[in-house]
Amino acid sequence: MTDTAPAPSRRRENTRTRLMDAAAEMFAEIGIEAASVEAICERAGFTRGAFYSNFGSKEELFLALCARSAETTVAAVRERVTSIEDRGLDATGEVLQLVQQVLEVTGDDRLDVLLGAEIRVQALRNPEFAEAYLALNRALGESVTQLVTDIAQVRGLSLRVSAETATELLLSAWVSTAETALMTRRTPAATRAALGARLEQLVRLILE
Amino acid sequence: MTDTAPAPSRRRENTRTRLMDAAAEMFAEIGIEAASVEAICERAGFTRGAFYSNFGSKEELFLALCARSAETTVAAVRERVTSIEDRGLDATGEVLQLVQQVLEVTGDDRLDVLLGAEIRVQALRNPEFAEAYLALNRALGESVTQLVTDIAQVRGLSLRVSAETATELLLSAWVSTAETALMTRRTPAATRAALGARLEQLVRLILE
DNA sequence: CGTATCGGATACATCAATGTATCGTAGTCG
DNA sequence: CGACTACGATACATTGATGTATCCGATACG
Repeated sequence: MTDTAPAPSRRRENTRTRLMDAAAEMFAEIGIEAASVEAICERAGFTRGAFYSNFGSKEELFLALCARSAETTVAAVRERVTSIEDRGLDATGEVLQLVQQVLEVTGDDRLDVLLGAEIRVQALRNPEFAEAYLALNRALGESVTQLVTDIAQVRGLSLRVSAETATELLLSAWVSTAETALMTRRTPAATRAALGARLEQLVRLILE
Repeated sequence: MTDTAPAPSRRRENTRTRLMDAAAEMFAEIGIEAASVEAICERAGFTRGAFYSNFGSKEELFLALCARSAETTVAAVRERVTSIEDRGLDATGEVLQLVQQVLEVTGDDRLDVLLGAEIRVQALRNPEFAEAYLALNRALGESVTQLVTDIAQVRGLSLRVSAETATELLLSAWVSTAETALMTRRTPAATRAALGARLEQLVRLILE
């Protein structure tokens, strides 16, 4: 009873992906409203015929994009979690090094920050989008909470707040710092430094 | 050398204000791009003739709006600061009560949160808007920092981070919590409760 | 009380975006 | 190799938003 849809078709799947990639860029750069279907298709190398053959509307594409974004983000975090656990925490020692490691994964991507901001603002207005965003964030939060818990456990650290609270504080500080860095046109390196500093401060507050 | 502009004119000033009020609502509710000039004018009770007589473009109106928003927000914070200082901090005692007091001022306004999110996302894309947003935020930050400093001083508390860092953490947590509350369709009361809880946690981390 | 001017309304021309209906072709299967 | 079909391109009709040029009425001032 799975696969009620006829057939994904390799060709079709490819154009869907290209359209979604193009849309993600445009949404990030100029916002959903300002990104015309025409412009998205042009960037993807198609015409609107392809678009309307694959998606019913821009909104539908956006939802598909949210779902995909959620998968990839969470996957990235999980991967990082396991790779860190594999190395063994006692060896690296410093929590700060951990932060740096995490930063290497997600921190410097300008388009991700922009797209995230766009998704969030849309979610604030549209209940359907809100659901998608909250699902995305829940998954991300759980991954990070898992990471925090593991670290605390392995290193024998005790937190002054719950792992969930710590996660939310960390994520909100992260987003805020990343956005400010973008607005002040910092270089990726400077952005990472700012993120590292801010997260370090928060980590110190949360620990001990 | 002030007042090079001919004359503000009472009537004119009034329609400007009404247009800006209408625009603020629409920007908050559906975003800048989606808010047509026509729709803004209709809500304000004018036609586009009035609009183009007062503003060169939607963008220009938006900048004026940012400036006004900055003034009112900062004014509100400053007012609260002095009113708190007047009461005397030792009397009220608990920092948490302070948080509650502050919440009563700014916390529950749905439109403010939406408009803030919209302004931020625009600022991420447009350098001109970024400047306006950063100015707004700088002013707000300074006010809050002042508040934090005063409180710590009067009550003889020591912070584990700088007052500036504390301010930024508090503001980012505030925004994040308020936005999440909006997405999950919390009541104003529940939103205030969530904000209070989150800020309380942060305050505890920052103090002692 | 008349007149000049400021401020907003009206009317118009233009343009960009949308969605759909139809067509042509590349891939695929017998 | 030939035919069928899925997929994307093309063409078209419609809509809505924009900016400007012009008009009209209220307000201020002599």
